[in-house]
Parts: sequence; structure tokens; C-alpha cells
Amino acid sequence: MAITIKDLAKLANVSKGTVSRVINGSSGVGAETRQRILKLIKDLDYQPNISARGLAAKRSYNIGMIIPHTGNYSLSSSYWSALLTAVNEQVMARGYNLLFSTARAQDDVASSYRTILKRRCADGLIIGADQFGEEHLAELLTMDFPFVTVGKTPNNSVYYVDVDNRGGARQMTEYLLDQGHRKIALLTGPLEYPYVQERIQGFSQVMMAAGLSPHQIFHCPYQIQAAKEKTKDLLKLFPETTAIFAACSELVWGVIKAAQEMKIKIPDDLSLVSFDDHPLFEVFSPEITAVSQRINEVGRTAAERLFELVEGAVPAQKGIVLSTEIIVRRSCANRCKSSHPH
Amino acid sequence: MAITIKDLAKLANVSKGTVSRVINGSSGVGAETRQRILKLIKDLDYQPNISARGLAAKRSYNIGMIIPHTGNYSLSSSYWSALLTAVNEQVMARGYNLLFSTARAQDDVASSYRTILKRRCADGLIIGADQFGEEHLAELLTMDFPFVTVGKTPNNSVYYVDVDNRGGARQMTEYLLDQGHRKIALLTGPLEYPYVQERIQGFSQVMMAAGLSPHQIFHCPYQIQAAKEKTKDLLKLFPETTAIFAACSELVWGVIKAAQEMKIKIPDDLSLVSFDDHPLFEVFSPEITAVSQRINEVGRTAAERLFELVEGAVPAQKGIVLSTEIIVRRSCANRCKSSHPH
DNA sequence: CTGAAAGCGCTTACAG
DNA sequence: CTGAAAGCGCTTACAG
Repeated sequence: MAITIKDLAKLANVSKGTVSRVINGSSGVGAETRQRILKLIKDLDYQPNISARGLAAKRSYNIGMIIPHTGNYSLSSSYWSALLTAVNEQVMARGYNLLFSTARAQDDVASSYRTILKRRCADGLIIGADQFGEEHLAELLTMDFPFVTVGKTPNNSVYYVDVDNRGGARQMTEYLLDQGHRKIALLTGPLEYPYVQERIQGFSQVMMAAGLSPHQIFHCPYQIQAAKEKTKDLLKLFPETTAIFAACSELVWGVIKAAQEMKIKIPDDLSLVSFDDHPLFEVFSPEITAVSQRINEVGRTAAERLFELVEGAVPAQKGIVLSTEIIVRRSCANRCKSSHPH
Repeated sequence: MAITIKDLAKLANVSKGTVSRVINGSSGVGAETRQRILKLIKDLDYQPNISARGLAAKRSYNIGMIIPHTGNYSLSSSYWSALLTAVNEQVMARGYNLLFSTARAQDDVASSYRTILKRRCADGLIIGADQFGEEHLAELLTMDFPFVTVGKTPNNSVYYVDVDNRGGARQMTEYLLDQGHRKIALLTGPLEYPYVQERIQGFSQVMMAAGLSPHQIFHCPYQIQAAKEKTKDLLKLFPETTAIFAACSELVWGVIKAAQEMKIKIPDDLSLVSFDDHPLFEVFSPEITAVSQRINEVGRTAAERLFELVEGAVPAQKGIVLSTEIIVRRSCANRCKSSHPH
């Protein structure tokens, strides 16, 4: 039915091997022969059978991506959607396909990638750093299978692409200070995540350098309800707080909810900024100022790095760290007494 | 390196064919033999090589899903993320993998699926109805390749899963009437989408049955800015409007923006309801009342239908239409003069 | 530069 | 119920 390499070979009066060589751009084919076959391929719109190719070449021409799926979030978190989209573009640009998988828990991630590897469904993997236990990282590493994590992991043999969490937190904290804030609370995720620790470090560094106490740090799980409650606690405990730095976009919704319920106006009564931007931050009133993680860049870079690994390269640096960018909107009030409009 | 069917055959003292039969659950293997091989498979954690299997069986064991990616939206639209997640779960449950693809335009969709088909990367396809030109539908149909669209298409030979757009719009319009609204505006997407037309029909039916004018219908593209402007126009044109029914969750943001800028309070000054729910509708103040499309159901059903087709079934009905559900929250005020609290 | 041939790891009629 | 064999459509040393 479908046209095969054998048909091409017959039509071009060459062997299947030669056709195969031009398909794969291998060297050692006469220019004239190559042209002739190339023309045939185009005219007939020939596409190689991916299974046959995979079997013979021991490759699948797929890249696997496993995305956490916990409760309501996962893909709906905009971060992962953007990442998936960015990775997919790179993958397709190289003639690969993206194999998509979700995982509800760490064990699911493990079983996901195990079958993917064993069945040779993918030549490489991109995975979120968070949901990945150290044992699993070690296991993957010993299998010598190309993969990169998005976000740094505790295991420093792992290739990763990350955002400059420390720098981003520093940037934003400096911005808050510039705006005249002194009583700043950091609302952040569970301490076990490395990036949470890094954001705390960035925040603390700048606060301490300014001679301020960096101790208003609150942890909470990534749930709107929890963030709301935590915000209320925080504001009760430190009513003098003038700004909350929510170090994850999902926490922002909780802060907004809490402010609404407490009849606190943003930014008049309380400023709010975020680490990690979100498309709907422009819709809220006021629009939310945020550190953008430039997720597209992250995804693109992760894919590029993965393809290097797939092609056998051994990059010297394990990690690639991308800089962040502050998107100033209107959720942070200027508290400078001396501020005067120009 | 990896263990193959040949190894299993040797270990079990049978032929490769027999092993293959038990892997695939084919009949005609002795109970004892089957058990022995099954045990071996489990003990060795054997997984069949997917490329080899695909080549021999002329299947890929992949389901492809192509998702529109226009501007900022696509996956971030929560609708598609939820759909992708739901489909993926079904796909994985059947031992298949999900091949994910995005498309920026109709032509991209076409080239996407063409290579997927030609290369035999997938055994079936799930696609959004919108982004699919009639020529492409016809082309896919003539190739006799299993696919189902999410949403009805103009071509009635196409298998699809859809939501009861007319019924959902009817439900919500009735709810608005119940709440005492009479001056209701429908803000909806471009008229060329069949589901837009259906929602308009549902709205109009109920309005007319109540003796009301169903003519406050406004169309706008799915962009926040556009929806905002349209809302302003609408309110200028019909200042007596007491409720806006936004027939797509993305339009809701625009309405909210407009209300904020015009200092109009929701729901005190204006009620707002939506067709299509969104996770963040619970975060806004007030929480937004919406028709839920039960996207998980849609995704699950689409996958189930697709697998029927992949397995050669020829379902009699082309379409499966799922009912919607109203999620009442707080964005719609009760305007009944005679309303009294109990 | 090109061809012939083996082989990738499965499935599937066909015999028995 | 089971085996032997052909074949799926490619790739890739190996010769020449």
C-alpha cells in the first residue's frame, strides 16, 4: 500500500542501501544519484516507516516528556503547558515526535519511564525535577539513558536546565526595596524543593544586605486554600507587612483570595509580587508584577541539551541556568516617602 | 542487552511464536505453558520492543493528539490541558502512548497528521474540530484512518464527541431568567464555529419562549482585549443590560476587565456567567457561575470511541453528545423583585 | 561510490 | 496446542 524504500530503489535503479543513505543524509553517495533519489522522494511524498527505522537503527525518534499531575494542577498550571509547547516545537523541528505522559506520583513517574525505556519508546526524556526521587535519578543514570531535568536536582550528575532562582528572587526583592518596602513577607512552597531554598536565599541575601530581617518566611503547599490560610496567618502575625512576595504563581491566587476576604486592597493596603508569571496576571486588577521564568527559553534549551545527549555528546557543564526577568505591573505600590512624580 | 522474545523462548523451551501469543493474549496456548511464560515475563520484567512490534503488526501503539496553538492560548486554555490529560489516561491504560503535537494553523494540522499517518507514528488521532478545514476532514476520511474530533464538524461522516452546546446554553439562560434577568446579552465567539451557533440557538430559544428579545448577541475573537472592548461597546449600546452570558471562558476575562475599568461591580451592577468552566473561576471575586463542559468526560469518551475505531468497529452513531452541568457560584445576582430570603 | 546481505525483534499465516 | 518460517521496512557493516 504505502510506498517503501524498496519501491524507491527499484524506481531509481539503485539498491535499498543507497536510498537509505540519502534519506539519512549519510555520506558516500554520488551527487547525481542523490539528486535523483531526492527528487523521487519529494515527488512521491515518501516518508520512512518509523517502526522499521526504529527497529533497524535502535532508535524510536521520540522524545518522552513526563509531567506531574497532582490534583487540579499539572498541565493547567500554565508553567507545564508552556514548557510542553516549547519542547514540542524543538522536537518536531528535528523530525522527532513528542511522547507525552503524566504521572500522579513519584512511583508513577518511575513506572512511566521504565516502560518507556524498556520498550524503547523514546530516545531521551525531559522530566520535571521535583517529582523525581533520588533513587529514580540514580536508576536512570545507571541505565545511561539521555535525559535532562527541568530544574536542578540534588544529584549533581544529572543534566538540567534551570532558572536563576536565587538571582530572580534577588531582583524582585531589590525592586521591593526600591519601592520603599521594608516589611516584606516571603510566601513560598515546601522547603524540600531546592528551588524554594534558592529563592529564600536570594530574598535573604538582599534583605540582610539592606540591614533588614529576612525572617518573615512562610511555607505552604501549592494549594489555593492553603495559601489563603497562610496569608491570613501571616498578616495576623505581622500586621505591619507592606508587601508579600509569593514565590510561586499558584500561591498568588491564595493571597488574592485572602486579601479579598479580609477587605485588604492590593496594592493600596498591601503590595503583592510573584515569582513565576502567569497569563492571567494581566487580567487581575491590579495586574500582578512578577518574575518571569521565560519558560519558552527553558523548554527550548532543555530540548537542545537533550538532543546533544541523544547524539552522544558529553557536555562539560551539567547545568544550564537561565536568567529571569521582572515584569513590572501594578500590584506593587511605591512606599517611598520622598517619591515625587516627574 | 535488553531481553527479547527469543530469550524468553529459549528459557521457556518454546518457540518465539508461542511467547508472542501469550504476550498478546492470543488463544491457542496451553494453560500450563501460558502460566510458565507469564511468570517468566514478570520475573524478568520483559517489555516488548515497540518498534519491532509495530513493524510486524503494522501498528504503532500510539495515539496522536493535535492541539491548536494560536497566540497565547492553546494548552494554557485549561480546556485543552484537561482534555490532553484525560485522553492520556485512557491511552496509557490501554498500553498505548500519546503522541503530542501542536499546530499553529490549519495547514500545520494538515502537515502534522500527514507525516504522522505516512510514517505510521500513530494508529488513531484525536483532534479539535475547530482547526480542521473541510478538505482535511475529507482527506482523512478517504485515507480511512481512525480519528475522532472533539466537537462536531460540518462533515457528517466524521466521528465526534461533543458537549450539548444548545442544551447548556438553554440551561444557563433559564437560570438567568429564574434569577430575574430580562435584559441579557450573549457575548460569543466567531459565528463560523458550529458550537457558537448552537449556543446562540439555545440562548435564543429560551429567550423567545419567554417572550424576550434574543437580539443582544455580540461576537468577538477569543482575545482578552477584544472581549474587553466588545463588552464596553455592548454596555454603551444597551446600558440596561443586567447580565452578560459569556459563551466561552476566555471571553470572561475580557468582561471582567471591562467591568473593572468601567467601575461596574459584579454581580451588584452586572451579572456575569460563562459557558465553559475554568479553575480560576473560583479565585475571582465573585466566583464565576459557569456551564461546565465536563472536559474529563469528553476526553475519556473521545479516547474510548477512538479505540473502538482502531479496533475496527463501525459505530452506528457518528456523534456522542454529553450533557453539561451548571456550576452555580456567586457572579449572578438575583433580580427577582419578589425574592425574599427564607 | 554502490550493492548484497544480514539483522533489528516482533507477528502471523501455515502446517502438523 | 505448538513450531518453523517468512516477512514487516528499514540500517549498516562489509566487500568491492
